[in-house]
Amino acid sequence: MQKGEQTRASILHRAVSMASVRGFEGISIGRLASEAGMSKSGIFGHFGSKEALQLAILEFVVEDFKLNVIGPALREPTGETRLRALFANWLDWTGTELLAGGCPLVAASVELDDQPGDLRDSLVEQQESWLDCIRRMAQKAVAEGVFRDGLDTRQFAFEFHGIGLAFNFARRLLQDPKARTRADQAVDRLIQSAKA
Amino acid sequence: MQKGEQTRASILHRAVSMASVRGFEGISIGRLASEAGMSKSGIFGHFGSKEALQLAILEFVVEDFKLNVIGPALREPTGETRLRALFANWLDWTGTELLAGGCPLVAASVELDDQPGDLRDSLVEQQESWLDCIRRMAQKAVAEGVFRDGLDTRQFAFEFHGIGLAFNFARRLLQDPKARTRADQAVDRLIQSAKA
DNA sequence: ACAATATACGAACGTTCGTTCTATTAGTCA
DNA sequence: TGACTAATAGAACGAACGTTCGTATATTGT
Repeated sequence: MQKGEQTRASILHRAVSMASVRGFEGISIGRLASEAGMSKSGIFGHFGSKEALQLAILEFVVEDFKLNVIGPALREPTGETRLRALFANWLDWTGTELLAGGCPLVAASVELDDQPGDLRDSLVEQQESWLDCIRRMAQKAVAEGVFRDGLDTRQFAFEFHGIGLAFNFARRLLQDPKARTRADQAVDRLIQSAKA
Repeated sequence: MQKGEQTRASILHRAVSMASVRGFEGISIGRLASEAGMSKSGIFGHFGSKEALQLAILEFVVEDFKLNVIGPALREPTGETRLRALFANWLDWTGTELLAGGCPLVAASVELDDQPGDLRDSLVEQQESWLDCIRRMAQKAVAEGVFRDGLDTRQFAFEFHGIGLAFNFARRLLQDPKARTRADQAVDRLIQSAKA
């Protein structure tokens, strides 16, 4: 059977956009149904519960993130170049038309921080692996002698991620046209100080 | 009349905690009523609408922020000391028992970035003035010769704020015990690079 | 083409939501 | 103390929520 998976995917696509704008708690099966021109039960049947739908959304987003952010970066030369590509891909990705309301992972990070459950657990796991991905790339730069010996790469990842959060904030809430420039400048400074 | 304002304040206190945990959209008059041991209409009467309640919550939080974060910092000597106090106060404040679910302003920043209305407008205004507060303190340090001449103080504020966001993320989502150390270290680096 | 099954609908469920009324109680001021 | 008003309760509203169920319609594999 494939018709089902097809509509399931198109529902998910819509759901991701909705979650991006209204948050994970803000998606509703009823609204999703009317947007998709389907009945509530039609939507519901594809997932079995709202929580399962939310998990599917998260999984979908993470997959898209790996595909469009991490994957392309891994095809760049290691070290500084790869890290800069990772950062640029991340910021570009949050501007994708799929993510009409900005990075859902950033939004979920503050939305779910006090909501225990599978959804939160899954997000934590993903975000930890994201920080670890940054850390490993920085570690590689250390191994290659591009970054200084003894660099605290976890600290690097912490700050790297923080710049992305600041970008998201400036771009989406303040609608600051200089948000991207600011973020790039901050990363420049971070990388610079990782060298000396 | 003062009995009214008294209960209104105690309702708001509870509402702030609720918003801190569940977000601004997550507060409900019904739940607030049962927590406070009052009727829904009893709560409702104090505000007139849910949006007015949300605005009152935001106002309450901002007032508390000014009182406990900005105020004490202004009593410190200008320049680097004041900036460090501002940062420490900010991070400490987010650990207050009132703010059980972390900084509501950070949460609101990502929750409201796509929800046009008075609430968003009010938040944007507050956050812009927050960034401006940081900027002015940095500017003062420049004027005093502590920070280098020609420092981009808006950039400084962008990164300063970003470190706070990263702290919130590491602390609340990842429950990283080193979150505070990481944040302090990042600020050290920021201030250091503002000097040379 | 036929049987099997996946897919979707429509109606109804019990809750909860914000909001609006009408009373009744409690507090304040003369 | 008495008159007035503010404060709260309680019931009801229409709408939206997630979920369940029985039924009809497509789609599939043979």
